Amino acid sequence: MAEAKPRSRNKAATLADVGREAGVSAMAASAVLNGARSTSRISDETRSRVLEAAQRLRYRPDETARALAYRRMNTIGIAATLLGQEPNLYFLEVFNGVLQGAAAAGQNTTVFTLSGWDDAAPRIASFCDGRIDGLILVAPMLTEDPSTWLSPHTPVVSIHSNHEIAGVVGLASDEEEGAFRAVSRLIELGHRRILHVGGPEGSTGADWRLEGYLRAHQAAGLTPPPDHLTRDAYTFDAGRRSMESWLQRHRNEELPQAVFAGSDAIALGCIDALSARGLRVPADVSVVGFDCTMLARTFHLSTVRQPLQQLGQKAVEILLARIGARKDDASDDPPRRVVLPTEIVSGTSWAPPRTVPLTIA
Amino acid sequence: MAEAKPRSRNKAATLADVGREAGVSAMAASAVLNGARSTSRISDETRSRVLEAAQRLRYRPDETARALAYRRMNTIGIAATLLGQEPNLYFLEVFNGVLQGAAAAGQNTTVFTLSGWDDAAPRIASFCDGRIDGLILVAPMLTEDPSTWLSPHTPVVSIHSNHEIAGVVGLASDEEEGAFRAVSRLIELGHRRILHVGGPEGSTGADWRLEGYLRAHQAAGLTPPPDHLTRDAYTFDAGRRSMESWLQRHRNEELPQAVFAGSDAIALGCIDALSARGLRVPADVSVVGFDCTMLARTFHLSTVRQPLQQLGQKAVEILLARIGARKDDASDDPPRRVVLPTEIVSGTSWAPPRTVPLTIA
DNA sequence: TTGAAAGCGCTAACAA
DNA sequence: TTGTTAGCGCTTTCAA
Repeated sequence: MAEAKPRSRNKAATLADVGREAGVSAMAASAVLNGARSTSRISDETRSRVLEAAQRLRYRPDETARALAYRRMNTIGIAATLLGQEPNLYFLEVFNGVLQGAAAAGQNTTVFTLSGWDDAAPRIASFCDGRIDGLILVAPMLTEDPSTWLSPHTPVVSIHSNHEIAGVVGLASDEEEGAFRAVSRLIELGHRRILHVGGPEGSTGADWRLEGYLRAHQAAGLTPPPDHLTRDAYTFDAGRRSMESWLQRHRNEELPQAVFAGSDAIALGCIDALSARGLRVPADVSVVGFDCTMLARTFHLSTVRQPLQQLGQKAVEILLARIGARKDDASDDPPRRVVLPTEIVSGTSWAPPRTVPLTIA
Repeated sequence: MAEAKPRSRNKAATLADVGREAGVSAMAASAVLNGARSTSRISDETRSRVLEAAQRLRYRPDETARALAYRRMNTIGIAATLLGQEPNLYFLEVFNGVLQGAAAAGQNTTVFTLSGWDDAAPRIASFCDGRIDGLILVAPMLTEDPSTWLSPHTPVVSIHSNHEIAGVVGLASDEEEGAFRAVSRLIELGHRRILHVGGPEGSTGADWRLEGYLRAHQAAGLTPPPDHLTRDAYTFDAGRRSMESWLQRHRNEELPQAVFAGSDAIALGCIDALSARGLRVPADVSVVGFDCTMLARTFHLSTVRQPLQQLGQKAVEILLARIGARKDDASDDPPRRVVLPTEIVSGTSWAPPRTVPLTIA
C-alpha cells in the first residue's frame, strides 16, 4: 500500500490541530493566536506552547471562517466599468485613493468590474452579501432606481454618480465651480472666443463643466459665440477629431483664442490637432484641460484639478463609518451628498490672446 | 416598551428563513436556490414555493458561508506595490488583464497593496489562506527566498519577477529580445551613436533591456560609444532629467543620433528635454520607448510592445488551472516559467539619422 | 423527493 | 485560567 499518504497533507493546520499539538483546547489556541476578547488571560506556559505548536504547524487563521463567525470581512468592494477600454486614468486615481484609504484602515479591497451600467443591477446586488462589508460605486451611470435591488445590509457610497441614489451617500467634486473658475480665468486673460470641446452627452460631469463654461460667460456679461460647443467622448482621439473637424467646418473664419476642453485627454488631443496645423499652444491658442490626471501633470497642462485620490480616500472613510455605525440599527442619517472643492492648476498651456487674430486655413 | 423592535430587522434572510417561509427544509431551499449536485431533483411544487419565499425575503446567499463549506472563495488576489506613487500605467494594464481574465472565469479579484517588497513577506503570507484561492504577484522584487513563507496551499503566479521563486510559476515577456530588435532596427536605419537612457538598477527588466541593447550592437559588429548609457527611474521626469544632464555633460560633442529609452515615460521625458533645446524628433534625433503603454499609443511613439494585458490574463489562466489541479495532490509539475513574445511598434518617433551630425550646444 | 445530522474553522457565551 | 457547548450560513452524505 504505497499509496497510503497521510490525508492531512493537503490541508492547512486548523486551530484544533494547533490545540491538539500543544495539548490544549482550540479555544486556548484561539485566544493566544488571535486576540480574543472573551477569555481574560492565558498562562505563559500555555501561551508559549501554543505559539510553538502554531509555528511548527505553520498555522494561519482562515479568514473566511473568521469572517463567518465575526460577521465582518474587513473587505470593501469597488465597482466600476473599465473592461476592454483604454486604461482609464480617472479611475486609476480614484482607485489608488480607495486602496490607500482601505490599507490605512486595515481593510482589503475587492474589485468588481462591470461591462456597462445597464446590466449592473443584478451583478452589483450579488456582490452585496457576505464577502464585502461595504461597496463603493465609481461614476455609476444608472438609469433605473437602484433602491429596489440594493441590499439594505451593505452600505454603499457612490462617487460622481449621475444622479442621487436613495440611501446612498454621494461623493462628488465641484466641477461646475471648477469650470467656472477656469473659463473666468481665460476671460480675465482677455479671451473672448472660447471653444468648448466637451465630454459626452449623458455624463453629468460633462454637463456641469458646460454649465460652468456658460456661467462664466454670463458672469462677465458675455455670450459664447455661436457654434463654439462640441461634445464627444473623453478621450485623446475624440479631442483630436473634434478639434480637427471643427476647424474644417469653420474654415476662413476666425480661429478661437482659447479652448476649454472637457478633460485632459481631450485637451491634449486638441493640442495635437492644432500642432498638426502648425498652430502653437499657448502662443496662438490657449488650451485648458480638466481633471489633472497624470497626463496633465506630465505635460504641464493648465487644468482644473479634481481631488480624485481624496475622493477615493474620503469614500472609504465614509463607508467605514457607515459600516461601523451599522451595528446599532439607529440609522442616524448620513449626509446625502459630500462635495469636495476643485482647484485651478496653472500650467503652460494658457496665455493672453494674440493681439492679431488668426484665420483658420 | 416602545424600544421593542424586531431583532431580525437588521439581519439578511438565511436559507433557514427561506425554508421556514416556504414550509420546507433549508436543504430543499439550498437545492433550489444554489445548484446543489447532491439532491437529485425537487418537485415543481416545492421549487416554486421556495423561489417565491426567496423573492419575498430578498434572499441572497452568503458567499462567505458558502466559501467555508465549499472550500473555494472564487476570488483571486493580486499583490503589487503602487501606493503613493504616480499612477503606474504598467500595473494598470496588467491589472486590467487580470480583471478581464478573472471576470471571464467568474472569479472576483481582491487587491493587496504593498508599500514595498521588503516588508512583503509577512503581509503576503497573511493573504494566503481562506479569502483567496490563488495569488498573482506583479513584478515582485524580492530579496529573501519566499519559499519559507509562501503557503503550500495557495498557488502563486508571478509576473516579471526579478528572479525565479521556488514553486511559483513565473510569467514574463521577452524583453531582451524586444530590446535587441528595437536597437537592431535603429542600427539598420543607419544610427551608430545610440544613447541608452535605461531604467533603474535593481530592475531585472531594465537589465534585460540593456542586454538587448548591447547584443544588438554586438550582432552588428559595433561597440556602443563610451558613456552612452545612463540609468534612473522609469518615469517621465527621470527621463527628462537624465537626458538634459547627459547633454550638459557632453556639451560640444556630437549629438546622439538616437535614444533607446528604458520605458515610454522615459522616452517622452527625453523628447521633452530635446524639444526644450529646439531639437526635433525624429528629424534630429530618433527616440524609441519600451512597454507600449497608453502613453506610447497616444503619442505614436516607436516602442516595444509588451503584451501586458495578455500577461495578466495568462496569469489568471495558469493560476486557475493550478487551483483546479490542487484538488488531487498529484502535483504534476507546472512549467516553471512562461515567456510571451514582445513586438516592435513602429511609431513616428524614429527615422534615418541626419546626414550632417549635430553638435550639442 | 425530502429531511435530519454532521461539519467547514472560528468565536463567544458560560461553566468548571 | 481553562474547557465545554453552541452557533455563524451553507453543503453534503445518508436515511427516511
